[in-house]
This record gives sequence, structure tokens and C-alpha cells, in this order.
Amino acid sequence: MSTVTAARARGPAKDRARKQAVILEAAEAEFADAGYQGASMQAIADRAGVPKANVHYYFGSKEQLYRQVLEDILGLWNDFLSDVTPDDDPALVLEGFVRQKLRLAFERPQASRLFAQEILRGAPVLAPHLEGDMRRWFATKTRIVEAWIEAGRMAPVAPDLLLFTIWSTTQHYADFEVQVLALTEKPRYDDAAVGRIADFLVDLVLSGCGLVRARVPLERIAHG
Amino acid sequence: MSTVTAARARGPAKDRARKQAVILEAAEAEFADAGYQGASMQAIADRAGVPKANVHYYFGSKEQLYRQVLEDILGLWNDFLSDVTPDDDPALVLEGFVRQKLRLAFERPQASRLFAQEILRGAPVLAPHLEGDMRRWFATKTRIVEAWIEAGRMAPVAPDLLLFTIWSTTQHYADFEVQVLALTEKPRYDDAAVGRIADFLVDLVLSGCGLVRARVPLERIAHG
DNA sequence: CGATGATCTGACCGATTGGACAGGTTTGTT
DNA sequence: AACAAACCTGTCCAATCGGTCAGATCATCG
Repeated sequence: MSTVTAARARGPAKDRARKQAVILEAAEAEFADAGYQGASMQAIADRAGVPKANVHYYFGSKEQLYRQVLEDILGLWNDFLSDVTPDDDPALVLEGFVRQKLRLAFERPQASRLFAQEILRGAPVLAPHLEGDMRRWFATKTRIVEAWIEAGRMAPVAPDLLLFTIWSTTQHYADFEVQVLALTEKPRYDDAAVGRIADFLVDLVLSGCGLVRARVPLERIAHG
Repeated sequence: MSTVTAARARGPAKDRARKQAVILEAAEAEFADAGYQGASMQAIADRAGVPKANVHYYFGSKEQLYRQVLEDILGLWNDFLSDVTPDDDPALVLEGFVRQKLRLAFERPQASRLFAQEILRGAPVLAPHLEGDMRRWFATKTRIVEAWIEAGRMAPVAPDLLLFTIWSTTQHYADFEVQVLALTEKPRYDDAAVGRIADFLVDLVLSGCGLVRARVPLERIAHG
């Protein structure tokens, strides 16, 4: 956007970016807590500590602000399994995917919840993305799983349902945090709980694929 | 409520119940589609085909109507694993639970989505229920799984995380229906897809518990 | 310094919201 | 027929919503 501001000196441009970031952060929190309709521009402005008119100055309308927040969230998931090939080890890749997705669920629960609400409403904004970029990403990954199966490197499980399972089980701990904490009678997630969940899900997914957890350090996973 | 109307003849009471049911159905649809804040009493009244003031006459306020809808939904899940004992067969019980929960996700997706939105918002209405009835239900079921494990009838997996997994994977196909359909490039769920998902999830859960699918007819499951 | 454009905000607007209520209609009982 | 209680709804209202805009303030540069 705006070739003018982009071509300018770094000082003012950075200022602008920082102020926008404050508003975006407030918007993500408010949208996640109250939903699109439930969130008010006034509440977002209050969270950000700026007048309401200032939010409109930077982002135009409520919908544009919402789209921007969603776009930023999608960026978080951009490099999931980005450079995986059929030559990689299935067990390592699947374990890495589960842990990476789960980490994001615990570190950015608001982003996860906001995305979930968008899908729940029927994806009025993200529908094009679902049928475009995300569909292509999904097709690529299921093809890799199929290649693993054809090569006899894992059990013949449905690739699409496998990905949905990883997505839903990890997402659950962000989206249904209140329920999980209430039922386990804990005030919040602690490190021990996170590790226990991660190990459980890794074992579940791998056993479902006829695999066993590797004894190789996790650093190897990122290579691709 | 109202001992007067309850003690009356059946005709009028039934009329009242039927009219309330129409409004409740409309409210469930509207709340599920738009969220609590996004739903308007006018839209609910329009869906039900009654004047807005009539909705207020029967249910008082928007929040009371919402509470009533939620209460009805909770009733759907009342008899999940209601009469299971440690003497039952783990494989049969778990398979039955997965299939029962999944069936509800496909048959009553609006109810599932509405519940999901309530939890996502932090369960402002259902918090007492989460820490009351549902917590007791949860504790009872995890204890049964523990008994199975101690008796060596299944692998030693975390009972709480096992239940969360079943809940999240089944719920996913209702809550994220738009995403699932977009990624699988299908216009809607058909019977074949539902059966494929059910078999996949049953196999996944059972293999995670070190069990195999039973060859016994499903009717046996309900007995308890 | 003067000027120019970006930044910022208080005040305001029409539209929609949940809800209240008076008053009319229907129903059941005596 | 007469009465009361329950049922129903058109109309109104204060509050809040997203959004606009004139004008103040600021930074930068010739």
C-alpha cells in the first residue's frame, strides 16, 4: 500500500507501523473475545488507548480492520510443512507438525480462536482463501502422505482425515481452553500439561499411522 | 415454570409448548449463524414468523432465550456413556461413543456450532455447568478408563486427553464444516463421507488405546 | 519563516439494537 | 352472558452501533 509512505524515510514509516501494530493487537484481542459482530470499534480503540476516530483513520472500516487481522494470522501458518518432500521421514515430519501446530495453539490462543470463529460463521471473509491458497496447500500435503503410503513407509490411512485430525486435536486446546481447564480442574496450562498433551497427540497420530516415535533430536525436523 | 399453566388442561399447554418450540428452533439457527451478539431478536422473530414482541412475551430477554437454547442443546449430550461400567468392553464402548458423538455432529451441526461459540467466548453462560454437571460427568468417565487400564484391558493412555481427542475430532466436522468441505472439494457431506470419517476415527482411537475394532453388532453397545 | 501534507480527534449522524408497555383479542370458567 | 386471565402485537424509546467530517496539531522542507 501507499508508495508514498513506503518510499519515505524510515523514522515516520516505522512510527506509523508501530501505531498500527498497537491497534491490530487490540483488534485481535477484541475480535477473539467478542467475535466480529460483538466487537465494537470503541472497545478496540479503548484497548489500544487511542480515540475511535484514529482507528478509522488507519484502517478505514471495521471490516477492513478485521480482514487485516485475519491476514496477519494466516501468516502464522504459512510455513507449516512448507518444504516437506516424499523423501522425508514420515514419523519425523508428522511429529514436527503436531508439535509446531500445538505450540502455536498455546502461544497464540487468541489468533486460533479468532480463526475458529471466522470458520464457524461460514468463513464470509476467508472463503476465497479456503478455496485458493489453503486448498492448494492441502492438496500438496495429502499427495505427500499418499506417496509415503505407496512407498510402504506408513499404514494406509486417509491423508485428508489425518490432517483434519491433527488440526482439530491441536486447535482444541486453544479454542476450548475454558472447557479443558474446567474439566481438568486447573487454573491454566502449565509446562508439564503442555508436554503431556504434545506427547499424547504425537503417540496417537503415529500409532494411527503404524509408526513409532523416532529417537532423533527434534532439530532434524526443520530441515525439510 | 408457572404451576398455573402446568396444572391446566393439556390443549393450551401443548399449544404454548409448540409455539415456544418454533421460536427456540429459530433462535438456535440464528444464534448458531450469527453468534450471540450478532443475532438480533428481530431476525429470530422473522425466522419464527412471529412479531418480535411475541418472542419477548415467551422468553423475556435475549439472554434468557439464549440460556434456554443452550439448555436444550446440553440435553442432547445427556446420555453420552450414561450407563457405562468398568465391566463393559472398552473397544465397544469407545467405538459407540465416537459414532454417537459424530452422528450428532452431522445431524445437529447448528447445535454443535452454537455450543462451540459459547465456549470460545469463555463460556460466560455455561461456566457454572462446566464446573458442575459436566465436571462430574468427566470425572466419572475418566475413572472408568483408569479402571480399564489397571485391569490391563487397554493401553495406559491419559484418560482425560483421550476424551478430549474424541470430542475435538468429532466436533471438528460440525464446527469447521466449511473448511472441511472446501479442502476436500465437496459441496456437502454425503453418506459415504460420513461412514469413511467414522471408520477412520474409530480405528484411530482404538489403535491409540492398543485395541482392535470388535466384530460384534453395534446394538450391544447401548446396553451399558 | 511560511507552506504543505500527514496525523489526529471531538462532535456529530442515521441506523439498528434490546426492551417496555398500553391496549386489543382470545380462551376458559362460572 | 359475564368476567378474568392469558395471549398477542403495534408502537415507542434510550442506548449503542459504525462511520463522517471539519478543524486542530504536527512534522518536514524549500
